[in-house]
Amino acid sequence: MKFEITHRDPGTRARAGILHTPHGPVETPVFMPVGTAGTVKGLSQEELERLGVQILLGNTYHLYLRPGHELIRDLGGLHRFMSWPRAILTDSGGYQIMSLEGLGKATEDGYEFRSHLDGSRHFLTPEGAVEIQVALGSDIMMALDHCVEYPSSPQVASAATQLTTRWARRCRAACDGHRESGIGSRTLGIEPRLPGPHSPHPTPALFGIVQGGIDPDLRRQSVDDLVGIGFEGYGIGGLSVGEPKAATYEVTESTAERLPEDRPRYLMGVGTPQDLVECVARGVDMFDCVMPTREARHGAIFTSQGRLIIKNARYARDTGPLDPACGCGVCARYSRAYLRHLFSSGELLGPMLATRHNLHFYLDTMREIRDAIRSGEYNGLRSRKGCGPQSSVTPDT
RNA sequence: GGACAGGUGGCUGAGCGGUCAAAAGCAGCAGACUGUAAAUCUGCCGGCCCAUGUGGCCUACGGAGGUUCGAACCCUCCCCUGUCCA
Repeated sequence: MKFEITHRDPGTRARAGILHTPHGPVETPVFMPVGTAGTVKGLSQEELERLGVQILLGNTYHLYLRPGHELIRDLGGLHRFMSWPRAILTDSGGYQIMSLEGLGKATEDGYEFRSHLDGSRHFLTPEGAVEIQVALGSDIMMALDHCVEYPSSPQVASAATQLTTRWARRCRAACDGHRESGIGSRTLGIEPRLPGPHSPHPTPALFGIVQGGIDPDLRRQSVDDLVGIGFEGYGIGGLSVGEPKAATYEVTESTAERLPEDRPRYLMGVGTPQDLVECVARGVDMFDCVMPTREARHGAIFTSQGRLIIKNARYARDTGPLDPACGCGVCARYSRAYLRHLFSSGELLGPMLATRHNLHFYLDTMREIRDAIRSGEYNGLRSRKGCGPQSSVTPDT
């Protein structure tokens, strides 16, 4: 997988480029909508395409449990299964070790857990995580990691980080093993078998994930270990899990700085629109976050003037669009009053329209970010976006 | 006209002598959400006041009286609603 850096902002560490995946190019910096279970909740694939989404995120843990990676493999891979022609990055399930705490635990050999669906017992090894992602037909696979909670004691953070490194090594080996045996033909069973270096189905990339909590030394060690193993790109994990914002930015900056210049850097699970702007300035190329989609379902709307909660009584008679400065189809057609009504009534269309708008807002922000880098004026964009837009400020009618 | 049943906070609906400004749900109001166990979760929800609290005062369980130290809960009359019989 080739990563081409086309522009560097002179005033910051921001860079713009193109990530060439088996399912098309991805312009970076990029925001990847989260489609955990093979769907971005509330949006159809045609809407995602129309919004200009170039790469989606899927989840190993969820798709393994339901409908099962083997079923997806047998039906031609996740792209075909969900009818998504563009790129897919799959998360490894490492995050679930933390977020489903109580349902499972990490051991040296992998993640031992009970399904949140039916309580059945499962065991996810690093090799298993790769195998599942290969079966899914992922374009970018993530190594199984152990996300460090915040706060964590130095001992716990260190142990989780070192385990992440050992697992990363095993993922690398498993991935290389698959690669040698002709991954493309195995993944897309319906396609002709043409193994070898010039397979029409280029092998997926594997990203390692940096951990280390907010300890600079641990982070540094994690980066060095992973870079030593060698990955096509690097995830920066374990951030925005409750630590102070300043720590998020500091760790992002120092981690990104130490990662190889020519490989994509993916800040996992982050963040607010402001986080995107600030972390691109620190050298991040890729993001994903549930925020635009989850907040949309809960009635929070991102706008150029701040975040607004559309359910509030003040919008009951507001005939204006969600965001006067937005060019999305929702803003072109529907009023705040109507959206508020949809949410008040529990109508399905409310979350759907809100999701479309929020995702448009995020993707538009990324477009502005890329443009600013290309024109070498990133700090200008930064001060325009400045601090505050995502605070609790509510725009007036 | 008679016989039952019943009238509780915006709605539904518990409570049937004190610990009741009154369960619970809904509605309403506000908030949270960062690699999605999330169309979820949290707080407030009679009024006024000191705004510190297992705080004070007022108004409240159809209406008016009464019994009682004390009543949404017991008694009397009245009003209203539902079902059934004439």
